[in-house]
Amino acid sequence: MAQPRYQRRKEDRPDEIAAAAMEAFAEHGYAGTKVADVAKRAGVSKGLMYLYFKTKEELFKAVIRSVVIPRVAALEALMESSGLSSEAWLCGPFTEFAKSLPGSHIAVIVRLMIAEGPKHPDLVAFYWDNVVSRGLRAMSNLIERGIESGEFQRSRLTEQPHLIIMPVVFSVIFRLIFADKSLDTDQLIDTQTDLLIRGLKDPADA
Amino acid sequence: MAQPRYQRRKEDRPDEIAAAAMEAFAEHGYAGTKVADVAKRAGVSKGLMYLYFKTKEELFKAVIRSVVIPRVAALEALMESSGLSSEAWLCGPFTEFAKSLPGSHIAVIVRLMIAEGPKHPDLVAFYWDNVVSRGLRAMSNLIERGIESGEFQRSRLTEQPHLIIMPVVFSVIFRLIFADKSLDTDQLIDTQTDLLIRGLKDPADA
Amino acid sequence: MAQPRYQRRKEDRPDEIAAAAMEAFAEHGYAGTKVADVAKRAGVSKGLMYLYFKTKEELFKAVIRSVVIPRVAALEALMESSGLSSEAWLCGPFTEFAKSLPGSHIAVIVRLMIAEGPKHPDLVAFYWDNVVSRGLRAMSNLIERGIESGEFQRSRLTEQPHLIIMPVVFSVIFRLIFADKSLDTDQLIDTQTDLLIRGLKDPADA
Amino acid sequence: MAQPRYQRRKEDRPDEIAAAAMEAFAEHGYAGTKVADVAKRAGVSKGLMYLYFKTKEELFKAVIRSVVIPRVAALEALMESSGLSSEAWLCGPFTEFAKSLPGSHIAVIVRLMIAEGPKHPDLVAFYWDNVVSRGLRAMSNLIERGIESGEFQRSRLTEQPHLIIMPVVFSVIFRLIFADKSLDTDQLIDTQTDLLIRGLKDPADA
DNA sequence: AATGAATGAGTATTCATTCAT
DNA sequence: CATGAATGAATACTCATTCAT
Repeated sequence: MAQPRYQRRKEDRPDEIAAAAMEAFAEHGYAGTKVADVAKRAGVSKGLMYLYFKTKEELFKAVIRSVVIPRVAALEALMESSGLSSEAWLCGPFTEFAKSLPGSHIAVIVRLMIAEGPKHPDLVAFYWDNVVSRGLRAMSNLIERGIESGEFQRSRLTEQPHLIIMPVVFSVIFRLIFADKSLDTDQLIDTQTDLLIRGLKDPADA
Repeated sequence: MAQPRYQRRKEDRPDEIAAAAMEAFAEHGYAGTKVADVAKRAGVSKGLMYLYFKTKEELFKAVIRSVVIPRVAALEALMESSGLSSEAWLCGPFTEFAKSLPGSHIAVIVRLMIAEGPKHPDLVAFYWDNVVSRGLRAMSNLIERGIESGEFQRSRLTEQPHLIIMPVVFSVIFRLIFADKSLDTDQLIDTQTDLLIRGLKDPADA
Repeated sequence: MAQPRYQRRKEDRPDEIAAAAMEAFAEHGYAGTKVADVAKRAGVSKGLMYLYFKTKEELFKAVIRSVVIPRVAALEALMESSGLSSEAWLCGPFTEFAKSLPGSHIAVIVRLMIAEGPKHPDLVAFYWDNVVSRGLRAMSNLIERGIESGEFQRSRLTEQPHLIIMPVVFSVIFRLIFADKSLDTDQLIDTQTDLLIRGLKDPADA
Repeated sequence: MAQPRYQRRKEDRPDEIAAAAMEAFAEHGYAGTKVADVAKRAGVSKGLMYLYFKTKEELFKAVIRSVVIPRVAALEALMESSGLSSEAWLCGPFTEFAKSLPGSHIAVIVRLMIAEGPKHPDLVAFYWDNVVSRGLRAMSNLIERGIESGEFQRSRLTEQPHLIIMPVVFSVIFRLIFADKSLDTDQLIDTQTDLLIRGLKDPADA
């Protein structure tokens, strides 16, 4: 008789739920998100949700991880695409990657991290270990390579990989809060990269 | 000896309550803060709170304003302290001011702005009008003065006052999330300022 | 210097407060009335109110009494205005009095009695003793006089003074609930009185 | 033996809750009734109540409607039982119906209507449309039929169907307030009906 | 006497979580 | 496995009453 409509397989459920939860958390924050709403978005009963995620908090953490991990992988993959000089890599692949972030889901993650971080230290630790620390190390390595190849000069700048990431973070935040106040984030990233490269090449403190 | 459990101090109450609320919101965010907890911190009954602040939301807004306004006034006052060249002002008074922010209450405000902004658009508007927009304009004016006096050259940089503020915002956020992971925010601000001044003086793109 | 504005004397205070309370109770019922509101209407501080009326409930009772007592006195006085036959009295002074009630404060009292009676049995007792019971007795006496004078015949009707009061109560209630749905209460009272008088004169059941 | 403290009975709950609410509202009025109390009476958790009734007010309205509607249906059904002359119908089925009201739940409804009407205009409108207006129309129709059949004469009385309903309303109110002071409501209804019929048959104004 | 700031018990409502079906 | 009815702890807000001034 009634053909069962496309029967989703169990294996997909957790991801579907996590995706729905991502949306919900993005819109309403952690406290503002209702478990029932997530379930409805995912087209699943509350009871079933609790089969996969034992608490709302666990769901939250799972969501964060599921968004973050692929991004990290992407960056990692990007690092391999070498053959380029440090400068070329910074101006090319890296800049492109950086520019893609402010509009992506990662922005939401940043918001959640800021808003809920204090209450979820393990999440912060996870984020640090898998994203920030790794990203900063990547930048450091890049600079180091540049020094070794003679492109860059060792200097104060050399110790501060944060300067490369800064405009991305700033753009993400700015857009998050002032969605309507236009800011040309791409240009910001370009300009900062230029300034940095100039400084790296020629420290210039007499 | 026993403190009278009943004291009339109409004048002081609102500020005391706001201060207690600031702490509480800082620790737990908006939704996570219990009105009862604020009252207890302020050493006051819940009822009294509602005498001065009609709702939790109003209390929240009042708190934000009370922290933000003095800071803005401080910056404004600083701008007057002229006689200095643009460069000198950037390296001196401004840098000092900037360095004071990551450790101040303003950091908490930023967190709240990010976390709760979407639900309090009027607060975001207030913040934009009174803080961000004004701050950006101040930076623009400063640069313009530098150009007029011949210190700086007009260039792409000249249009992006955000670059000056960026390290402050970054530092605030960074500390907010990764309080334990040390970041020398002072140095970051110094370096960025140096990079910028160099760029402003000599645009350097052939 | 500043002449003290018309200084109200202490003696008037309780009445002024009661009057203000009457208004408030009429508008919002017992539970819906805020003590603070009554105080404001009376132009008096809450503290002072509590000097005269120890609780909200006591205030309520005082109000009821203060409205009811004068009405009762009025009816009583009316009864004296004799010289008239029973029929003449019913059609004249009584009808007039009855017609005045649906628009008077007594209507509000009825509402309060119905709404709050169950929670204030002593008030109900007071109302019964001073208003209803007395009113019914007055009607009974009137009929009895009519019988003695030969105007009326003893019958079933003779035992039911309620029939005389009925249209008044009905009108009060009707107006209370359906203020907008017009009902000619005067005519209702007239017609009922006519029917009754006819019945009293000529019982007419074979 | 121990009743499971957790039982799924989706079908029955709303009615059970409404019944419990009816009792509670009857005893304490709207404001005086605690949602928690209703839940306890219904043997249900507060949360479940809110699953079926979104607010206390909605519960209130639902209760009113649930009591009123069946009564109206009963009256309507009664009107069909024709074959009887108008007089016979008034003295028979109608009188019987009327006598049943003062002891029924409808009495409580009247109380609530009077007490809470001002704050729930839509409820008053509902009550007017479904009960009062319809009831009055039924009485008018009945009289009209009597005129057409020659039983009754057109007169002032003919325009005032309220006179038929009056003793019912009066009885309800009287019992509501003075539960203990005996009033033979049946007799009151009988007498008034007799008076009316006499008047309808023979207007008698010379 | 007079004020109104201060108290705190009381109440409607929400929502993460459980569990009978 | 799946469901969603059922639970109850948690929380913002109100208001009669008190009492320092």
